[in-house]
Amino acid sequence: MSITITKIAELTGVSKSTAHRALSGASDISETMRQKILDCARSHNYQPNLSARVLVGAKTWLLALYGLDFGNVHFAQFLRGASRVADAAGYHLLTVSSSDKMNHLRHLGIEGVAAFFGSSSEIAGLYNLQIPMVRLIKQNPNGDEAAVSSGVRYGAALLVRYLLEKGHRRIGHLSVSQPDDMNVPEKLAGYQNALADAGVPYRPELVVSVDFYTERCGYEGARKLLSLPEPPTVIFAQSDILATGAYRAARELGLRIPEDISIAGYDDKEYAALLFPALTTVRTPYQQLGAYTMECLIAEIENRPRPSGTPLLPVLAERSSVADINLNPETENEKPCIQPLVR
Amino acid sequence: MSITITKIAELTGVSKSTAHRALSGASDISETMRQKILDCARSHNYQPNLSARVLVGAKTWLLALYGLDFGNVHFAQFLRGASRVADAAGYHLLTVSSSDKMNHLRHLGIEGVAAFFGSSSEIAGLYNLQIPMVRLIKQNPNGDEAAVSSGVRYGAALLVRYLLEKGHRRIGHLSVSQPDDMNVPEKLAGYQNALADAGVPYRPELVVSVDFYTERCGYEGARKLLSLPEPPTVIFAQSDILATGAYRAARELGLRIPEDISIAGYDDKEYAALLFPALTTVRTPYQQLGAYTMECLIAEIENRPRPSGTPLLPVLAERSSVADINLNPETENEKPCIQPLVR
DNA sequence: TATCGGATCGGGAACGTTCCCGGAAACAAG
DNA sequence: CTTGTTTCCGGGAACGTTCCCGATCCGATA
Repeated sequence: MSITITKIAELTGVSKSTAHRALSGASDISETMRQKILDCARSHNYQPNLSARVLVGAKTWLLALYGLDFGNVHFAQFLRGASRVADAAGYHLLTVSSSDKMNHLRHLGIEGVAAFFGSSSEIAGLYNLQIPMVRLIKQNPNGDEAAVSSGVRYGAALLVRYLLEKGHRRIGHLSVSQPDDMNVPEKLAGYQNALADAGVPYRPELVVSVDFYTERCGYEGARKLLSLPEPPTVIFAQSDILATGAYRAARELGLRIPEDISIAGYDDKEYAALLFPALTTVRTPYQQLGAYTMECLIAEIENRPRPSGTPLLPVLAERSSVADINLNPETENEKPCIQPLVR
Repeated sequence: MSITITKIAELTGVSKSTAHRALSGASDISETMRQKILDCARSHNYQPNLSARVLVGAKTWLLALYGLDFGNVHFAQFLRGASRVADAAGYHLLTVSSSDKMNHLRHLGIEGVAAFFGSSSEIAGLYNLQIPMVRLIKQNPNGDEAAVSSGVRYGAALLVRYLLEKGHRRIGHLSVSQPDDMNVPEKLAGYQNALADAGVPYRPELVVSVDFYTERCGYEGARKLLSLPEPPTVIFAQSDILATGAYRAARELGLRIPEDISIAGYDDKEYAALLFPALTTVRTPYQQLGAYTMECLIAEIENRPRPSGTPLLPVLAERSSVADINLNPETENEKPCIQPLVR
């Protein structure tokens, strides 16, 4: 089938040991011989058999990225950044989508695994592989040195600080009751921290928790918030898809966005800028996070210390779905009118 | 490190040949011996080393899905369907994102490759691997038995037929000038075929070609179409993202959707139902296509004929962005009013 | 001239698996 | 008792690579 080192040795009239010396860049070989073997290997497009190298425990330069939700744009960005770093360091990155598959693949010589958003049980399965692993999201709050944080708490606080600067004081929060997802309490914590820092009291009735990340749930949650005796002036949804539901709820109640009710999301999905009005949200630099995660993984494999410095933090994607109610006298006047509108 | 068949043989006091007979389900072994070896293997969680199996040319049950645009929802759906079939047939499916990576990985014992939307040069690289391959999209019009069609021509014709049924006769088409993308001429062909079947003459001025699949290009193309002396009553965009640009163009011109101008897309992206009004578009059953593609690939690997029957065809996602101008007298009356509105 | 050290190369084992072939029983038929 | 057949199991090679050890040659030194 394919050309082997034995074939190269035969063609050049040497032993496979010598051929291996030439191809591996060893020093104990004459320069003329090395050139002859290298030329022969190049002309036959020789590539060492990876499986044979795995068998003798040689370096395979194989890494795996584990993540289940392909189709997620964030995953794709993460992959792009990780792939770039892996390529630059000479590694090959393959992506696998289930942990039992990883289990069957551990004999293929994969040197390390990067995980993107795995649930705790799957992460445990990966740990059993006894392979270096770095994963993105902080799963358990108690210290996990193998994790790289995506900074959701910071991102949520960033957005809420922005809302406070825009004059909002009654900030509704659309949360999700997914026990597995560590992002939920992290975002809530960011929300609470930002309020506390500004001296704004936390009101539990302004936090509504829905079941799923769907447009419908966002709609229902927003209806609840808007029917409060004292409705919020802005709704901060934990994800853009929830925010789209809030858009529909506002439209149904005859509320203009952002004049009557401001809405903000999280994720900066591709459709966030397409909505009308364009949604203000938070973008996580997943590509840079992927690059950083891969740098950590490769450093661990090669027994080097982790790169210094922290990965990039989320940034605000400021658009037109949040109103400034600070120095706008007419909005100030309209504010009491919101209540009767919502009933 | 891991448990090997030699260890199992030592533990049960037999040779590795006998152990292999028990584990491979051979017939020339006593039942008591087989049970003893099987129990030992199970208790030690034995799994044969894949690399060693590759080396001796044994079956690896390894398949690869090649596709570059992760993050594409359609790719994820395709993967889901393919993965399900592969699992059911006992295969392991890994996904790789570049053809030179595949080149390095060919020694890992991958038995077949399924390709999703590769460009022609990359597909050629995969062909050089001399591995069974089935790919989704029809790249070159002249027969390609290794391809499974995604039915874009049928899907486009389906949508245009629907528009004709709704009474539309001046159907604008928003195309894209991407020479690599075979979808573009296929959709145009579907558009033209449907017109011809209905006896509606094809008017080149109603087909506008833009440069990229972006909202901005969709906007610009729609502006061109709407500023024609005789503007279309409906715009069929080659993708949903172009349709969102058409939405903006219509809004800017003060045209109501669908009362003044109907708009339809292609792809049924996640945001299609979130737009206002919800976008009528065409959904391709990528999950079923992935399953069918994988069935073809496995059949080819196992030297069986391809599964009979054709894969599922695209379906219409009927929403509210297309008006019925047939039996609506007031719309009939309004029809001449469109022209002065657009100027 | 005998010895030594460095440079250069070949031989062979090892990794874990599969496969082929031969051997040793056990048993039936002549 | 011999011969042939079946059942069951072990020995050893092969896959392609890497690594260790030893062999050869050559020039230099004592």
